[in-house]
Order: sequence, then structure tokens, then C-alpha cells
Amino acid sequence: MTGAENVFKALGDRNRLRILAALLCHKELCACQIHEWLGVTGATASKHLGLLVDNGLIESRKEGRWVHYRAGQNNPAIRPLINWIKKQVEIDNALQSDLKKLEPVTSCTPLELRKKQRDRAACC
Amino acid sequence: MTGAENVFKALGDRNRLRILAALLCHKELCACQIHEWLGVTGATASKHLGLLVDNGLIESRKEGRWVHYRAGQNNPAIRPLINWIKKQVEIDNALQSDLKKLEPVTSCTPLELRKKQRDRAACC
DNA sequence: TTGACACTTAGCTAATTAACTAAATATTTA
DNA sequence: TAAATATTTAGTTAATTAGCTAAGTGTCAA
Repeated sequence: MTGAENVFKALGDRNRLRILAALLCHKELCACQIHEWLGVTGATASKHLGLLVDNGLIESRKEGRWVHYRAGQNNPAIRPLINWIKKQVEIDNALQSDLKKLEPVTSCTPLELRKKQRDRAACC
Repeated sequence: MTGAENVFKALGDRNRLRILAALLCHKELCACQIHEWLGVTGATASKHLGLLVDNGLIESRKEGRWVHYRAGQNNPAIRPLINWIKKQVEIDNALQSDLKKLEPVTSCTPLELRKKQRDRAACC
């Protein structure tokens, strides 16, 4: 019925909240970086990202074969909600240590990240 | 993991959002008034109310055999979130016309409401 | 004290959904 | 052009959950 209901449904999932939290402290992340960090298949990550986009919580920008995501800015109605979430993320210790694990992923380009993944796969 | 996740889960349900919307424009409602208006069994309404209470979104006050509910005020962290919801409720036409149907229920005491329900049951 | 009443808890069922694999689409590189 | 890569879509399965009925708890009134 209400748009708010769908927005809350989108936010009421651990992995989608993680994605939003990551984008609140990283400006822009590539789909493959997010999928790597989340620890789910690319298909699953893509679904979560799509849901967040549909509800205006994040935005995407396509660049060649990569899709970059950032926190939603274009919908002013949702701004205060995102600000509230930002505060909750900051005081959530578990989430903060979770976000630390993002750093090895964000410190290299999507290309380098892929190479690492290939190398890791080769050793098994 | 995060508290925010559970808050959003609680809000991501149509009937629980309806309850909160009702309490944002009625100060205090009895469980039986809410259950009547929602159109679900008392048990189901009770479960929804319990979930909202658990997450600090509403508060309850027991008075004899009745339990009165009101929007949450005691948790300052959640205040801005509730204010945001209030705005969304105001601009949601479907929800507004839904809330109009609350009036026949709020215009009589729990006792009178019960009597009406009995009369209605008797005629079938 | 007995019965009616308001609400909650327990247990079940049907619907929803998060995750996976496989296949499709789109883009780049050899 | 063919192969590789990044992402999305389709379809399946297992877990979650909103709703129900029935039973339990606490309060009030006859």
C-alpha cells in the first residue's frame, strides 16, 4: 500500500543494511566489491542492489561492464531517513568492525580485485 | 545484528505501519479498537503490537483488563524516525482514507465497541 | 466463586523471500 | 570475430513469517 512500507522492507534485511552502511562511508563502490565483501553470490548481491535502487535508497552509474553504486541523494524525501541510518551505523560496533573488512576490497580497483579472486581460485 | 535492522523489520509490514499511523493521529488506542479496525484476529493484532513495543516504536499502559497503546516517546534515538514516518503518513492518500475508517471505532469506548460487536454477531 | 471478558502464548499452515545454480545480456579484449 | 568478464534474469529450495485456532493468564462483575 504505502511507499514507506516498501522502503522499510528494503531496509529490514541484514545484507541490504550492510550495503547501505558501506555506501554511507565509501561514496562509491563497484558491484563486484560489494559482492566480494558481502560473501554471497553475484546474483544475490545484484538482487539486493536492485531492490535498494528501486526504493531510492541507493543510485547506480554504469561504466563499461562495471556498475558503481552510491547512497541515494536524488530523492529529498528519503534524505532524513538516510541521515538517521547514518547515525545508527556509527554507533553500531558490530557493523563497524564488519565495515573494516571492506578496506582490503576498496583499496584495490575492480580489476586488481578480480585478479586476486582468480589467484585464490587457482590455488584450490 | 543491528538494532536498526529489527526496527526496519518491524516497520516493513503493512498492518504494523497502519497501527503506528493510527497512533500518530490518535494519542492512545485500546488493543480491542486496533484489532477491530485492522480486521485480523485479536491474537494476530497482539503479536503485531508486541513487536512494535519490543522495538520501542510504541508503548503500552495497562488499565484493568484493557491495554492502551500510544506512539513511542521514551526512546529519543527513535524520535527522528517516527517524525519521518509521520510525514509519510500525512502524504499517503490510501493510508489517510484507511484511517478514516478508524473514527467509528474511536468515537466509542471499548465497552460500547464490544456491545456493537456482540449485536453484530447476534444477527447472523 | 463462577462466568465473562481482554489480552497473550503456543502451535500450525500458507505465503513470502533470501540464497543458490544456470542461463542470458552486455561490454571489453585478444 | 571469439573468448572472457561483469552483471542481471529465471527458476528452485529452504527458511522466515503473517495469519489462523485453541488454550492459557489475569481482571472484573454478578
